[in-house]
Amino acid sequence: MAVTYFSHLYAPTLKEVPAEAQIPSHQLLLRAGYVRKLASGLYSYLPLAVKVLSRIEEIVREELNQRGCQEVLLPILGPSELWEESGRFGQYGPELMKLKDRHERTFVLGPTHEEIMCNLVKGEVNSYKQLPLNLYQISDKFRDELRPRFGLMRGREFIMKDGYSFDADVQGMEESYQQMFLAYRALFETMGLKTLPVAADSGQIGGSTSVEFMALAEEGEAEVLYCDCGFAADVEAATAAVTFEYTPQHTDAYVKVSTPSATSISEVAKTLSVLEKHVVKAVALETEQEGSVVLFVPGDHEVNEIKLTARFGEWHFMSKEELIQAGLIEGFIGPVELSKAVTAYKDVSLCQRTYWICGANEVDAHLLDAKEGRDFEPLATVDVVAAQAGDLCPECHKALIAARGIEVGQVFQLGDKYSKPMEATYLDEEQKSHYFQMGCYGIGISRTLQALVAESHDEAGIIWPLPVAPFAVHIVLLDPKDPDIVTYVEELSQQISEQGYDVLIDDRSSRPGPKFKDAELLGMPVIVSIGARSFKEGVLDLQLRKDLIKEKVELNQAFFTILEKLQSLASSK
RNA sequence: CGGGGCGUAGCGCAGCUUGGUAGCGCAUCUGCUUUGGGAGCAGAGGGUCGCUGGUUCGAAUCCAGUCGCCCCGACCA
Repeated sequence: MAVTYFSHLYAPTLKEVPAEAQIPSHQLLLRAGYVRKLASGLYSYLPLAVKVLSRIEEIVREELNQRGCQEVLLPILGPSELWEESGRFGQYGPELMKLKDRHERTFVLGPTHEEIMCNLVKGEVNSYKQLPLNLYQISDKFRDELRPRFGLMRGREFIMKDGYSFDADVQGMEESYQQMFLAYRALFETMGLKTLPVAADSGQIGGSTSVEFMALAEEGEAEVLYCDCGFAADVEAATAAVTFEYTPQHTDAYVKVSTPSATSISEVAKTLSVLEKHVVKAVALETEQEGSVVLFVPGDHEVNEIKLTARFGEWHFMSKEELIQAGLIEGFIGPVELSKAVTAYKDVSLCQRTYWICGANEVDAHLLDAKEGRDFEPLATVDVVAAQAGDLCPECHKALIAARGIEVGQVFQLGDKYSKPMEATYLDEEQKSHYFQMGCYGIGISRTLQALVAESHDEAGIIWPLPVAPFAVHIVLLDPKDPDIVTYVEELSQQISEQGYDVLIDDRSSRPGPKFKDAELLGMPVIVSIGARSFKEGVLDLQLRKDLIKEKVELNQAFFTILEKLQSLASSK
């Protein structure tokens, strides 16, 4: 381990917040001299950031290697034919960074490497005896994002660890997947990053089962719902259960009531003196797969557009003209005597409800307590509702809690989604040919860097967890021209570094104020300050970055005390 | 791509409405003082006001176009 002098470190700190950054983690990385922007979504990593990145990477490598994964390094540039084979050239579309070589051949800057990895393995791995195989790499990825954002959070070029497992059968794939799930949980914990694994939508990468690892942070882009019982899901994927108890007032027959010009749920609820959630809302869509569709959802919920696309393909909300054409009356759509031109569904969250307050399919009228099965045919169910905090957990029926998160990793079961189109096969014992069952596993390394800051900072600056800190100890040397103090500090630093910790000595000639501020901004876990005054008294000041409480320590005890602090930081997570 | 905002010294900003010698704070450089929480005084350097065109005697300022950056939305590690 090494001792570094601040005067030789390229870490330009900023007193003021740069206008380009909005969220705390981004502002701090800029201010503390970790990163600089080149262009939208493109960032340079300065020495401090490189140190953190390599610590993150080492933790990832260690965990994966220990579980039998092998590191490779694939070209970033790949011939476009590979993506055409997999079908993603068109699918990924404008997000793929494309370029031409001098022969006018089209190349792709890899957004992920399923194709290249498949190509690498196919033909070389021919036998079940060579399976399972799990390969990963850490390299730059490129995505021409619609809107790059928040510094490293969503860049157009970013560092990702991407891993791929190849198995003979589904069971093998599930085992590999499980291993990676456990590895991810362990490695984020080792870094000191709190993550929540949540059920996820599998998105562009495709495949069936998928879990995202969310670093919980206020500034996170993703919304997560979780429950004490262990259930957790990305809002995009979350299913809400029954949302409330409803006691009908009219059990013999429904009652038609006048609701003049009450076309919105809030107006209906007000007119009828019921709660919004008691009203059943109708959503009318034109869909690619099933034509005109009416969906019934609880009045206080919206439909989840991602779920709609997954279920119905392309779709849009019906226009006024389309509503009329379909025989629907805007604002008063209900299940009783519903137009035959549409297919009706109820959301899963309405399954437990037999009596509905709903539109009457005539102008200015609603129905109280229309009964499913009596007043209208039982409806098929779909899962289209956008789950909210307070909805009931689908597993234990307690109220779900909302949180925001940063997606730092995701694991997928791909099955043969890539091996099939790319014809990557092996032979089994009976000489029969099968497609590889694949899994894929990503970690946004550069995003993780920022997520760590998002999770761990205060007004003064970053607070690095020890395992990823660029330096374990930051020594604020207040009188760098005093030879006795310098000698002492050098010896102390040497001793600490021999114990396996990196030390940063602020030997710059500036006044104390800026040095203290910078130490707080940069965020090393242990801060030591020493100057002529304290040296004369035979003490130095020792503080932990996380609480900044200063403690005087005898010079001859300093080494042991610092070591103790470091060890306690290492063991307490 | 739709909606909103912004481009003036390395950084943060004012000036623009109502056209007339380009400014402030921080940073930088020099000197003296100061030296345990973003120092004081004195002095200095640094700008084709994003770019192109137009209007005008005259444009940072008005008009048009264009490029870049940021925020909200659609997509994702």
